[in-house]
Order: sequence, then structure tokens, then C-alpha cells
Amino acid sequence: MIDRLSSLFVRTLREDPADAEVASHRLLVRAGYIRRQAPGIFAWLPLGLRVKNKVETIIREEMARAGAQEMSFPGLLPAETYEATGRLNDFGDSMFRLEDRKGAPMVLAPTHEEAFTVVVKDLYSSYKDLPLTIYQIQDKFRDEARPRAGLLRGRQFTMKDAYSFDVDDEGLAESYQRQRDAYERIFQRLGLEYVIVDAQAGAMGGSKSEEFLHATEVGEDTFVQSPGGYAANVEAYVSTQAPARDFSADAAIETFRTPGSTTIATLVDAANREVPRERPWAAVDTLKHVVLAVVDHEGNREVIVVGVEGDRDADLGRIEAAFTPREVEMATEEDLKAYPQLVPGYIGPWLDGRQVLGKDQEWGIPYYLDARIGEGSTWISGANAADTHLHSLVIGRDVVPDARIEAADVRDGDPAPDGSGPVTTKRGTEIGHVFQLGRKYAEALDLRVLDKNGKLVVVTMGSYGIGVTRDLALVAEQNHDDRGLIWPEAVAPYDVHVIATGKGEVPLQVAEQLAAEAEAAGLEVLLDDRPKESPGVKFGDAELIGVPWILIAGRNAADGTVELWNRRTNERNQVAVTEAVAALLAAREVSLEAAGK
RNA sequence: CGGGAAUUAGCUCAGCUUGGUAGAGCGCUCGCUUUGGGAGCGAGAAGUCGCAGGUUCAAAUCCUGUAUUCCCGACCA
Repeated sequence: MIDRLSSLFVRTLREDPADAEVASHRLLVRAGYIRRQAPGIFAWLPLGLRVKNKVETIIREEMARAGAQEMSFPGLLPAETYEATGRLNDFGDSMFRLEDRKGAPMVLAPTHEEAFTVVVKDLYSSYKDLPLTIYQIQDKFRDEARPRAGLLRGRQFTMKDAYSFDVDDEGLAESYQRQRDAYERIFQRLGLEYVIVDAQAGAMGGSKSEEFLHATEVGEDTFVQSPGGYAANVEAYVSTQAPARDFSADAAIETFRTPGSTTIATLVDAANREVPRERPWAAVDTLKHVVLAVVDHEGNREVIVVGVEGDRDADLGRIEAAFTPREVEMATEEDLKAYPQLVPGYIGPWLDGRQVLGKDQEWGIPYYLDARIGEGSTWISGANAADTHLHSLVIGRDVVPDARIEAADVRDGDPAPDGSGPVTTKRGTEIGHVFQLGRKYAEALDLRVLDKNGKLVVVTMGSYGIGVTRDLALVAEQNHDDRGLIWPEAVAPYDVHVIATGKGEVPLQVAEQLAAEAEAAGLEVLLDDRPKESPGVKFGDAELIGVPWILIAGRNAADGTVELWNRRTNERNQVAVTEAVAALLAAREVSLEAAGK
């Protein structure tokens, strides 16, 4: 197959588009792969679509190998699809909603668990039909609050979503493993570096979940890694509680004046001024109390107080994991009005000789401590009165929390829970997610089959997603230089880019001949046959477009010599015209082998 | 949802401080030249200056509002 630049629908841009920040976005637009239609919504030009199709082909091949069957659901669904599972509310504003002409509520599907579950329920009713894994590659719609970074966080994006159905937990574990293995192969073939992290989040537990993350500066997720092999999404990181301390000889609580000290910094200053001690007080000696609201699907709000070490921030994402499926947000002024006892800047668990925070305590406000905080530890804390704090508050002596939860942010140097060393935090982006859903959807939608004994059992499910277009963008992100894209062979829009340049008709004739030979050898060819573009333009476009191999028929073509150019290594070799395609095939073979390992 | 920046030709931007009826580079069209690093000369097409009000003899420029886009944050107790 040969496509010609003289007629291909593409226009490269000399300058970076003003609305693109990250490299993948900039280069995909500049090189003529995609065009923005609206924030987070892109059109695919011929070059882009070729790459996208190659990514999808790799996924299809690996899904087939894993025994998954492809089908396709509509993106437009009746809203009621999501009602039984409560997800119409869960998704909230991030679901695109519309009405048909009769006024029936419709949505653009953000994901398809319900639809897949229902179709299996409609067609299957026996354990003999299971296990089953089905999938689709299809566009999803999510009305993101802030689409970002081009393809990396879009509002319409292509996703491969697979769903497994099993009669028992062992079956689910096997189906899960098959998809997980397939994902490893897919990312290896895409040449995308990845880390598999534990994403099992919070107190709900039970169902296993792992994320495939690609470490990148432009990522929006944070994960931690230890030298000993521990890896977890920051929301799933489990911190280590400080060892218990003997407090039998500790002094009693004492309050002190802290006018205007509503921040940790001013509080530390006030403490060193009012109640100085040998080792100066520091932020780490203070216990800071955050007022939060835990909100359920119906919008019911429960106000809670969470204490974390003063030198750390509360991490709402981590805290939320402990309350899933409810959401956690900062308390609003409305929330605070209901509890006038809570004096902003001076909140604490203790007042006048007794604990006041806690479900069963006087104020009835649930009280949680960060999981790092040990028994017998001693703290400066708010004293629940304006301009007053207290010190020598001892956990386990003066106050007892309702529970300890993962609340504080995670930092470089914090210990991995499995003893494998200090973790470092890194930025990454989720490129795939495998999840043992268990029976949640099957129960909500009543997907049950008869087992061997003729008894109805609820089916157990898994769901497995890969962000096709996001992964494509990350491949671009990981494979470029300041001149343009550098596609890996596996997803490049073409196998070779043949350039005709130079005086006379010979270069073009030679280029045509090389293109025909390459095509005959089974390669996909992009031929730059534009008659009037200067060499600089052609070389520049070739570098921008990023096909991994470039063949130049130029000034030496008349002498029977052309140039083979490796876009990635920038290595250029003069080869005889008669041997050029053979040399290309050989060099490509070496490169493919290196990528395959 | 909060904060910041931007909005002028297809693209990237200048002009606004100090109001006087619109510019550059790239791209595009035509002609000639050029052909190994975004080439040269000449000629040309192309913009209701985001939108709506206001001030003024006169507004891209000053004022008010509004929309859109991009970036940062979604936390500071």
C-alpha cells in the first residue's frame, strides 16, 4: 500500500498550536494526526486514524488470544440503564445527558457495565454458559470538569472495555488473570512502560483491583514505589503506625494562649513563645484537625473531624477511600453552622477534662485519626475556644478516635507496608485497569444462573479497561524529540517514508521504484512525491510525522545510491538503490526484534 | 466550582499605555527562478479585531457586562 503526500489529507503546521501544552498534543496536531473540535473532543485525520487502528488491532489480537469475544454497544443509551445500580447519580454531572423527541431521558455512555450485564442476563441462564468474557472497542463520553492535555483527558475517548462473567470466585480469579496477562502483552507491544499498582482502595476491600500506570510528568495520578518492589496508587498506600509509647509519666493537658494562630506556622510560633521547651516545638508536634463532610448518593451529609500530623496535609483522595462509595469533601459553611462548637483554627477533640469529639461523645461528631498516629503519642491541638490551644494531649489517655484511617499525604521516604524500603512518589497516568467487580452489578441487575445443583446463584463479574486514545497519546509522549514524533514500528502510521528530492526526474523515478518494491515486500509506504517542496520541508515533515524509517532518493539517486535514515537513532547510511529495500527490511528486523524482547 | 491568562487573517502573533477606520511572519493563489535542511524575486486573495451594551465627532484601543479557550488548583484546617 502506498499513500502519496501530494494527495494525502494532511497539513503540517510550522508552529505549535496555541492551545496545546503537552508534547503529545502539540505534535499530534502539528503533524496532522488530530484536530480539536471542542475541549476534550478530537477529530482523527487519516494519519491519526491509521495509528489508532494499529493500537486497536494489537488490542484485538491480544483479546482474541485471551479468549474474549468482541461485540459492540451503542454509545447512546436510555438513562434507565444506569438507574438500577444508582450510577446515574454516581456519575452526576460527568454524564452527558439528553432527551429524545418524546422527552425520554437518554445518556451518552461513560462506561458499559450495566449494558453488558443486562445482555448476558437476557441470553444466558446456566452455569454451563460460563465463563464468558466479552468486550468492545468504542467511544466513551464523560463530561469532565476540566479536560486536559489533549488526548490524555478527553470528554470523548476510545476505550476497550471487557467484562468477565463467572459462576464462582475461582473462575473470576482466572478470568481476571487472563485479562491481566493480556494487558501486559498489549503494553509491551505498544512499547509503553508501565507499573502495575495495587489499587485496592479503602475499607470496603474485598474485590481485587490493579491499575496499570505509565510514569510520566504530565500524569495526574500519584503512585508510590519502593526499591523492594512495592507499588501502589497513593490512595491505596497503607501507612505504618508509630509504635506505642509509655505515657504513664506524661504531664497533664495544659492550655495556652494563641491569639490569631489559625495556621500551623503561627501556632508553632505561639507555642515556642508561650510554652517554650528544650527542643523547640515544630509542626510535627501539632495535631491538625480537618472538618469534612461525607456525602452519599442521595446528598446526605455527615460531618466528621479527621486529625493528621501538623506537618502533613490531609489527602482527601486517600480519606475518601475509607468511605467508598460515599464521597468526601471539605465541610461547607452550612455544615459548620450546625456545629458552632467547632471554632475554625482551634478545633480539637478535648475540652474541659473530657473528650468531646467522637460518635458517642458529647458533640456526636465522628472523630478519626490518621493511621500513622501511635498510641501514647502526645500533641498540641486546638482547645475548642478562640485564641486557645493545648499541649500534652495524649492519644489513648485523653482521647480515643472512632477509628484510624489513611488520611495524611504520602511522602518520599515513607516506609512501604511490606518492609521493602522507603517509597518514592511518582506521577503517572492510568493506562489500564483490571477490576474484580464481584457481584455488585449482577446483584443490582439480577443476573443469576442455575448451578450444577439447580440452584440460582449470582454471577460474579470482572471489568477491564484500556484507554485506547490515551495510550496512543502516551506512546507519542514517550516517543518524540524536539523535531517531532518517533513512532515505534508497532503503531507507526507507515512502515517507511520515501522521499524524492533533488534536481531532475531521476529522484522521483527512483523513489517510485523504491516505494513499489517496499510495497511488494509487504510494507506500508508513505511517498513524498510533492514536486515543488524543498528538501528542507520534506525532511522537516518526515521528522515531524515520525515514521521510523525514511528512504531518501536525492542527489545521489542518479549514481544508484539512496540514503536509509533511522528516525530514532538518526543514523543515516548510503545504500545502493538495488539493495535499499533489502537493507531496510534487515534493519527493520533488527529493530523489531529489539522491541520484542 | 475557585484563581490566573488569553481572544485581532487559515496558523503564530504585534497594534491597545497616548482613540483617528488594520499589520507582520508563516500558510494559500499566480508567474519566473530554485531543489540535501522549512529557498528567492514579483504580483495577489484573505479579518463584522469573541459577543453585547456604554462613553465619544470617532473605539481593536477607554468603561461595563457576557461568552469562549488554555493553564493552575480542587486541600491549609
